[in-house]
Amino acid sequence: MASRQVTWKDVREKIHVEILDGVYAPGDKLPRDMDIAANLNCARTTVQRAMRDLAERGIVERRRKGGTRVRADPVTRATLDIPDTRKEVEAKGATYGYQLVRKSLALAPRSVIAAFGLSEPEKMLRVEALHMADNRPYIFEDRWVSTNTVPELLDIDLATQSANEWLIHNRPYSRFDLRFYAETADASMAELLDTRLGDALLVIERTTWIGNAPITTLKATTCPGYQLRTGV
Amino acid sequence: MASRQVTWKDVREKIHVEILDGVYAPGDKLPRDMDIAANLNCARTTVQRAMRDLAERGIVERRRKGGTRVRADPVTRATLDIPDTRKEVEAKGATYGYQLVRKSLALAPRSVIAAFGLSEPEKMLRVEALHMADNRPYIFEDRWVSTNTVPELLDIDLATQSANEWLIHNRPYSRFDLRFYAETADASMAELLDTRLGDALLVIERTTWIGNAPITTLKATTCPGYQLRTGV
DNA sequence: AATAATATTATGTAGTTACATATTCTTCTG
DNA sequence: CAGAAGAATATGTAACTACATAATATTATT
Repeated sequence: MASRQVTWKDVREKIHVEILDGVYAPGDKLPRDMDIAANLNCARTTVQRAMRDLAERGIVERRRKGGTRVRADPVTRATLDIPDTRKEVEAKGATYGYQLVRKSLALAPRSVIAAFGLSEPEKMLRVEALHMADNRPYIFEDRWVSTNTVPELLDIDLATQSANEWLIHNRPYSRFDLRFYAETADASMAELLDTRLGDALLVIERTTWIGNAPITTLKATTCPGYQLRTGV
Repeated sequence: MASRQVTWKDVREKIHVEILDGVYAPGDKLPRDMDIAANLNCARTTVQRAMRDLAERGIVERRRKGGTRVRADPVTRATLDIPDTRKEVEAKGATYGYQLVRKSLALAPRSVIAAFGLSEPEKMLRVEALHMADNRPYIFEDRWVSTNTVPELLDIDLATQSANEWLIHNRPYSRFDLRFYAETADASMAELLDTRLGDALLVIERTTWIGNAPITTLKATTCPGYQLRTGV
């Protein structure tokens, strides 16, 4: 006797295996939570918890009254953690270095205005800086900061502290947006990253807002060989 | 009167704002769920739900008995959906095309064995294929499939159906692993993707398992200009 | 004072009940 | 038969209770 209680992970596993085994094919409707609960001899809340997890993973879709069904178009849903660059470098056991390349105040180009979803062009702070690992260039960032949202940053000495670190600690964002693509190193990037002209570089673009107010948008050009990974 | 009940999203929002406002700084300990619940006049389960969400987003960390604290090293945690290539192309309003380039049976190279975490080299099925959008090359995939785990694939006509689609419908995976990086187009890739030698291309590598059994590992080289995006 | 055993405690989870909400399904109406 | 109004229903959420679990803190032991 004394078989342990059915946990929501047990339920999730059971349903997942049934989906993997083809008991329920993509698009198929699953039984109601209540029926599954009765079947597995547990509470509906337990099934609900399991189902929510499967839904969050993109394995099933749930709709009120409509019931639960296996996603017709299975997606690979991955969680990606992009750490602070300093932390990332230090986690590799390297020494982190930071260098301000340029700082200017100018009318933001249309691409920046578009990334923020603004309609009117406006003056913003542009910060170009280099992150280094063991004195070798690691990531070059070209950043635009909304001076309307973050006027204080104008008074910060960005030669000492990276704009990113200041922002993280003083103006955390509530919403963001990410884009990844590959780009060829032009002459100036090759020089900055100490690499060869024409090298393929992974670029990470990130835009952040606090509420609806734009904070910053940045284009991080990584050094050759840089890889982005996801566990799980 | 009749102020609606406090929902877990209300609680999450409130705590999140307090963190954003610096009421709780990175590393700081938050009150116990029970105290927050008493404070906001709701049940502990409601606070628990809110806290779990914040923890899943990488904003706070929770430990039994240790309590809840704001993550010391804030990360940008993003969810990335990588759709089936056919679906992706069709979602753009283009016509999907598929073309088998080569199929062979060979001893998998060390990189593949390593990706799977295997110790012994083994013979696997290699499938090279091209995905097209409106008759233009879109993604080239170089795939290795474990014939131990998926012997049936040997009998499938891969000129008609892509290995990916067959696998998705017949051998769903339970675990996977993703890597992104940039690569320069060499002569053969330039020809396959109908682009120029030296172009920077975004590469997506994916390895999948069912339980601990390796299914497939693939290197998807995307056409120039390809972008990977995440909402929220 | 170091180590092991024990108590304490904050979060995690399951059950139950009750009601909210978003759809879908049905029925009524023109 | 089309469209609107209303009923039915599966999932979503909240409260409350009870207990499980994993750390941490305390006490006992050598």
